[in-house]
Amino acid sequence: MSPTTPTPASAKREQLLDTAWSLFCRNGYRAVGIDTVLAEAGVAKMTLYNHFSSKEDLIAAAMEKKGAETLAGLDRLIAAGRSPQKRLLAVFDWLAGWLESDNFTGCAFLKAVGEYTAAGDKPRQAATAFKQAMQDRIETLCREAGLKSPALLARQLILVIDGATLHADMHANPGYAADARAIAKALIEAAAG
Amino acid sequence: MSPTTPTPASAKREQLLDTAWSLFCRNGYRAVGIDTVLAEAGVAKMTLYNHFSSKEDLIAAAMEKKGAETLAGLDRLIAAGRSPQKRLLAVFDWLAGWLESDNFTGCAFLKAVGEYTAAGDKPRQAATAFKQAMQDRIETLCREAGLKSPALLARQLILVIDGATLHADMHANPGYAADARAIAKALIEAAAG
DNA sequence: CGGAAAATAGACAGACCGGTATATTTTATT
DNA sequence: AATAAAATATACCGGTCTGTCTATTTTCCG
Repeated sequence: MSPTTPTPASAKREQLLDTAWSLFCRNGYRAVGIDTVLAEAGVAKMTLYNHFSSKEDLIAAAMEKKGAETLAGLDRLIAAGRSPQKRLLAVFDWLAGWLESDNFTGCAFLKAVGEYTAAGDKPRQAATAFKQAMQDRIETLCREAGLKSPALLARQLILVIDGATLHADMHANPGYAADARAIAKALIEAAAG
Repeated sequence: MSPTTPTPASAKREQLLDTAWSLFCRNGYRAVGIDTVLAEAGVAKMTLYNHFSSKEDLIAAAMEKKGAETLAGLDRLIAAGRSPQKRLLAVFDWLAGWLESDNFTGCAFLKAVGEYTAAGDKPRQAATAFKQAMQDRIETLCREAGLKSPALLARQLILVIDGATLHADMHANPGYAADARAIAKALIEAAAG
């Protein structure tokens, strides 16, 4: 109710999540220490451990936040599509826009899977949860478009998306988005017949 | 008493490379310390630093060795294929065999890209070199099969392969190999017409 | 056998790590 | 203005990290 408070949730907490995400995304998780995050965020150490119980907790929280934001942005782009097929292909427009963006540094969810290899690790769990949510959305789009085997197709499409993301990062070349889109079109046409 | 085998290339060195590979592959690079590798390999620290100048050097050397072995094994499988198309699809048989193997723990090359994000990092360079060699081989197979746009097709196929590898690791499910193969068949058929 | 090369053990350095404890200051609400 | 909550600075802990040094032992080979 107070007009001065912009966010009910702590602003420091959000600052922490954002800078943590960008640092981890750019340099990897284990390569970046807590102190680096704190310095860049301009936050004291005790504030961090007041909001999160551990570094892995911070990582998982950042992944959940960015995952939700990403899905929300994607949903907006999907909703703008006028036909079911257009809505499905909008995912690949979104992909291209991301890979071509200046601050693209690979997918932090995929990196989390590589660095946290135990099934119980929170970052890995957060990553698989996000990818699953993404796949579910795509499957829904496939079903709404009346395509055959929507579950299989969704698995294939997300596989293509992540493959393109990886190679775009590895070779510093956003052109893989177009390759992925071409695959998607072929698969969709085959599933439409 | 000279025992059985005096290997010309240092046996300790090979031991080091093999155990390093398996440990890094299973747990990630920064998560595994030098001492762990040394203990598991049964090798003294000075022996390591006598053969390699740093941990990253050891990693890159292990990647080069395993990369060469992998390509050699793949080449054998390809050579067994009787038609050009069969030879191309043999790559996906190889993929399925790998993803289904008991000791599958994801692709250490892809993990290296995630952990070593600077363009000058040796592990990253070793990873991109291997993936490029793989892509070149596939492109040759596409060209020998008389397919259209072999370079584009090779990019797409390797993208599919790595996407499947990633998701098979993430969800502990080798079934993505079959999905990848289905995509490959569709792309190859489209490029054959 | 004997000497050179390879490998060993083990201590050690210097830095960095995640996380805690304490005491103080800022901020926000009433 | 009073008070409670949030955030701060700073010092510190035990542990781990890569890499080095020295001195000793094992192995290879002519």
